[in-house]
Amino acid sequence: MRGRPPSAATRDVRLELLGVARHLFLDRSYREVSLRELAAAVGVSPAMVRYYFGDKQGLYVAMLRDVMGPLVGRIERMLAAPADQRPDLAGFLREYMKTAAANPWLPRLILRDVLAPGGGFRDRFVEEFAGKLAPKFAQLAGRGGPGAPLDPRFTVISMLSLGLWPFLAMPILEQALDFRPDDAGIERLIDHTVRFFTAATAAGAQT
Amino acid sequence: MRGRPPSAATRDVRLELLGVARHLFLDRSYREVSLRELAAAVGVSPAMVRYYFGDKQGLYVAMLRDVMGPLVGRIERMLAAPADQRPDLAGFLREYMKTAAANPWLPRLILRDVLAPGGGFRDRFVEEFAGKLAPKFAQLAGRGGPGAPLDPRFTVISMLSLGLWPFLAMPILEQALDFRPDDAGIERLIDHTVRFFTAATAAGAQT
DNA sequence: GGATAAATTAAACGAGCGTTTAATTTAAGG
DNA sequence: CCTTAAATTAAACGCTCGTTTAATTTATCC
Repeated sequence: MRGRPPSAATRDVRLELLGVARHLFLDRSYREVSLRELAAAVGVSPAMVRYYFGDKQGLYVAMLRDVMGPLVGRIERMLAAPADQRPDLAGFLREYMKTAAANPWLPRLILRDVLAPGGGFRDRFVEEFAGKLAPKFAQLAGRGGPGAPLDPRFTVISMLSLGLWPFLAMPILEQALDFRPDDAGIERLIDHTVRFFTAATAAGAQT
Repeated sequence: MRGRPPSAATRDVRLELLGVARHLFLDRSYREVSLRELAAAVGVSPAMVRYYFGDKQGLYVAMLRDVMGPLVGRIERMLAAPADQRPDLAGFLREYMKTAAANPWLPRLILRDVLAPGGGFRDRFVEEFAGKLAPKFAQLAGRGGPGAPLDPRFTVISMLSLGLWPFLAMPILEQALDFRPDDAGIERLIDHTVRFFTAATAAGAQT
């Protein structure tokens, strides 16, 4: 039972682990699916996770990387554009929401497992993904320094960069609604989201 | 160190446990705060939880009871009203949102700890609170049986009864926005929520 | 074909958890 | 007073988890 497998069995264990983990984590959660259970579902030993990913968190981050990496890259490029060519709030929302629509599993995982309180898990996520965007968003949302923000609602965007976007996308992507919008649907949602948050911010100004 | 305390020390350990638990659970989570830690924070032994609440879940449900109990009661009364006097979607939303605004900690706890996937915890919550409402809401949202529903969006309400309402209330109650709406603010939010969900449902109709 | 590297596993480690048991101290009641 | 009930704890139980170690088998390369 032990030892390198014969080359007859051509299977990519690393890939199988990623795939099964995604499904398990999706309908339970990162914390509630044990390494042992995942390994058993794939049919390998728990030690394979250490071999391929270092540890459990490493597996998780590797799972997000395929989608999150390119998304962060696109947002970075949008942020780097000169001010007069930089998209407005709706432009950034569009990027997030299209990613969410194309990969509905992603925001749900992030919301549940990464941004849940008390993780310490958050650190690794911020380090690799959100952390690259947060300073630039904060600068855009800042107190009107040089190259001042055009849209005060960029504070919303600043929250997006810290991981709020699953909070926006989640409710409409929930199983109960079985939501798979097309491009027109996304546009309508962006519009309503902007209005929703504008109303919330206005209504919440209490002091 | 062991034994019944002298009557000089008049403290309500049961109440202290509930209070400290609420704060700990709020900025971490039910699963991540251990009974041992909670007990240490109050300054008693972990066994006190068993003594007063049976088990950890018992403590949690007891914590929700003060607010959830009356809320469920009010909704039940609204549902029991004759059809022509029964509130519409906005009327039910108002009840939920006012409760959420008055007790912002509640929806966050429910969302994180009770409705999180894979709980088994859900059962105890549904049994005591949501379960009383779900059948009646489902009937109202149903396929137009006798006493047919006036508003097709009652399907949204039906989801509320199953615990979706924290999903509505959470984003606007999140720390980041520091939201404490007054009555007028609540009315505006209800309006926008209805429109938001109408848009989502319309956009999501794909088949 | 012998040495080295890759892929895999069984088994144990150590810590933390919720819970249970039994002992213990004080208060209350007759 | 003496008995019984209430409130509390120390200590142990049994379980699960993520991780680590060391052994093992096969492939690859000179």
